[in-house]
Amino acid sequence: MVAKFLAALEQACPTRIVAFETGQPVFRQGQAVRWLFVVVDGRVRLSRILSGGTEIALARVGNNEILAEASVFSARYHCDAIAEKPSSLRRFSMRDVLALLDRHTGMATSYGAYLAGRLMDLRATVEIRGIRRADDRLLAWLQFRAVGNPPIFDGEGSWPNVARQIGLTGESLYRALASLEREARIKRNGRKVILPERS
Amino acid sequence: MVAKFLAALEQACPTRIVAFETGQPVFRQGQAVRWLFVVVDGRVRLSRILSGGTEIALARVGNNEILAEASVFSARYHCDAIAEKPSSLRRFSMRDVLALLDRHTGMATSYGAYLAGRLMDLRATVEIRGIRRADDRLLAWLQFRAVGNPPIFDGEGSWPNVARQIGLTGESLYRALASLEREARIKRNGRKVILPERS
DNA sequence: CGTCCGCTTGACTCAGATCAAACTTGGTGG
DNA sequence: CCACCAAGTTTGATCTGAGTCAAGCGGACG
Repeated sequence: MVAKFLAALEQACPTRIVAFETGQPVFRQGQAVRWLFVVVDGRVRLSRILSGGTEIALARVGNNEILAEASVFSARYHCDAIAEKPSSLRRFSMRDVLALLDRHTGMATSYGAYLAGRLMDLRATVEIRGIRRADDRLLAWLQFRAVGNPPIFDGEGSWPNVARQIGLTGESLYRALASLEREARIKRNGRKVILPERS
Repeated sequence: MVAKFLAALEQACPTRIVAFETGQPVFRQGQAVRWLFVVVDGRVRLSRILSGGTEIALARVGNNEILAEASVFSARYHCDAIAEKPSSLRRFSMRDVLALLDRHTGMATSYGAYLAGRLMDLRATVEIRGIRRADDRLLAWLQFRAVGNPPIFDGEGSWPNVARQIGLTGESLYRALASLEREARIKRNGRKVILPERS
C-alpha cells in the first residue's frame, strides 16, 4: 500500500530527484513544510535537540520510505533531517500532495493505511527488541519477517543491517545466528534462513 | 488531535461501553472487523502467534487509546486482542466510522494526523530504548517528555509504569533515578522531576 | 489490622558489549 | 588481470552494567 500511494503520487504530481551529501541537512526543525521527500537511495536521520543539548535520533529513513510522514499534517517540520550518507530524495510539492489527498478520498485512505501499517510494524519491533536473550530476539524477528511454509526469511540487506534493526551489535548477531543453527532452531542457506514448518 | 477525532466520533456515532474480564478476548485474528474499540479503562494486549507457536505481544493499549488502529483499513483483524485486566471499552460500529471518514475529509485528515503523531512518538521511543546505559536512557526519556523552562517532567503514572515504557526493571529505574540525582543531572520534587534549564 | 503496592538499597550473576584478530567477498582503479 | 580497499563474517577473551533475588520501609485501602 506504500507502493500504491507513492505510485499514485508520482503519477499525479510533478517530481524531481534531489541529491544530498553526507551531513547535509534536508530540512530543519521549525522550517515551513514545503516538500514531501521520499528516500530513493541513501539514508536520512531525523533528529531533535533535547533540552540539555543532546541530540536524539528519532528515526533513520531508508530506501523507499517517506521522510517525516507527519509533516503532511503540519505547517512546520518538527525535527531536523540530515543525510547520513550521500542520498537521493524524490521531492513532491506539499501543495500537490495535499490537493491530491483532499480530492481523492481513496488517497487519504491509502495514506492512512500506510501509516497504520508502519505503526503496527513498529510496535512489533518495539516488542521484539524488548526480548532480552539475543537468540530469542533474533528468532522472533526472523519468525515475524519470514513468509511461506516452511517460513523463509530472505535477507534484509546485510546482517549488520538486521543487527541495527533489532538492537544488537554485529558480533552478537552472528553469535546468535550460529547458536540458533547449532540448536537446529533454524537452517541457513546462503543469505536465506529457513525456519521450522508451521504446525 | 486524538481527542478531537474521538470527540467527533462520539458525537456522530451511537456508542456503547462494553466490559471485559481479565483474559477475555476482545477479538481474534482473522475475525471480520465490525467494531472500533477505544480503551476507557483497563489494558488490552494485542498479540500474534508466530510460526513456531510462540506468542508475541504487538502492543499494550491503555486508557484513551484506540485498539488496533489499522483495523480501520482492514477487513479482518490481524492480531488477537485480550484484556490484561478488567477493562471497559467504548465500542463504535466500523460502518459508522468509515462513513464518517468518507464523508468528512477533515475527519480522515484528523485520523491521519493522529496516526502520524503516534508513529513519531513510537519512533522516538524506539530510539530512546536503544540507549544502553540506564541513566542516559532515563534522562533522554525525561528530556523528551518534559515541558517548560526549566523543563519539568510531571510523573506519568507511577515509576514502575515509566520503567515498563523504557524497558527497564523497577529496580534499575530507581537506581538510575538516584544516580542522576546524585550527579545533579536532575532534581526531584515529589513526583516531579526538574531538568537543567534550556540553554 | 493486614495486605498490597510503590519505593529503596545491597549482593551476586550472567549475557551482551567491547576489543581484537583473521579470513572472505566484492568492487574499483591502475 | 591483478592489487588493493572496504565491508561483511567469524571466533576468542575480557569487561560491564542491567537483571535477579532478597530484604526492608511507608502509605493506601479494604
